Amino acid sequence: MTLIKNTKPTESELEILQVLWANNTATVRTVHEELSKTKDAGYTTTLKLMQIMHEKGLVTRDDSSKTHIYQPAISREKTQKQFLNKMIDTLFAGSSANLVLQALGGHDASQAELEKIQALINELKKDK
Amino acid sequence: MTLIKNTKPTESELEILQVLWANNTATVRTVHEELSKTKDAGYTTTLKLMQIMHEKGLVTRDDSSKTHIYQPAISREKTQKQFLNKMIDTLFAGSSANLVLQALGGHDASQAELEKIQALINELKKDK
DNA sequence: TGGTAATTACGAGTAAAGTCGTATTTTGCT
DNA sequence: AGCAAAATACGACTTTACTCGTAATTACCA
Repeated sequence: MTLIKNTKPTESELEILQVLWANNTATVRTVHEELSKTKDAGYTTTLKLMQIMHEKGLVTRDDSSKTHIYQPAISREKTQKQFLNKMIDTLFAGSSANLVLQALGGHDASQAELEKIQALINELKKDK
Repeated sequence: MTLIKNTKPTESELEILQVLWANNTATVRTVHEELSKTKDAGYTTTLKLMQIMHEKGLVTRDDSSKTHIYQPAISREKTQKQFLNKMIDTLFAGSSANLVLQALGGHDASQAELEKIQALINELKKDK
């Protein structure tokens, strides 16, 4: 009901949003079933969380029928940026490049993905 | 006293660790003074936080003199990786490349930093 | 149409994080 | 020695994030 701006999702809320982003729209049951694969929590816990998210304005819902249908109210990209910025700030002393180096160093990026990153870097270098 | 492993620092603890990492070693006063620049909290709050961090094993301290001297007990790099992995998992659907693209999109990497990233990418591409 | 299965609403309890006041201890200075 | 300033110890309180049991509601179908 009440829509409050600039709300930062919690850990659990992010997990729920992840399912919502992947499916565009989902019921509590769907979300809970999905989360149950990797986590174990009661159905009413998921329900309550999603109700709170609705109050916070993190999701919208269609409650015209008994089984409510939820939708994310914030975009994945915007949320990613929000957390990324906070992280760069509190953990990488403000340097995004530092974060990138660390992220690429530890992990598995496919050839195609590396190409995409390289292309972006070339773009950025041009703009300087 | 008690050292517990695998403790994930909280938001406030990260802010304190940031100061500790930058200075290698610091007193409560130093940390508090530094945090006061951007945040406003009482001295005893910072003190308490650092005491709790000591209990958790996040920092070590030399209390041979009245004014205790604190040191980080976990490395910046290891902590960065820890948070990065969690973030890639819950916010970037497992794709580190996706995170990198988003981070670079934010526009604030210097020419030199871009070069470093590019060099790393070339290394990674060779290994494939 | 009546019962049952699924769903939502609601309230309460737990645990962790953060905040701070006050008491105690220590140190340095005159 | 003794006082004042600075530091630590400690405990209590607040807020937020979960977590879940139970009650109320709804829909379907035999």
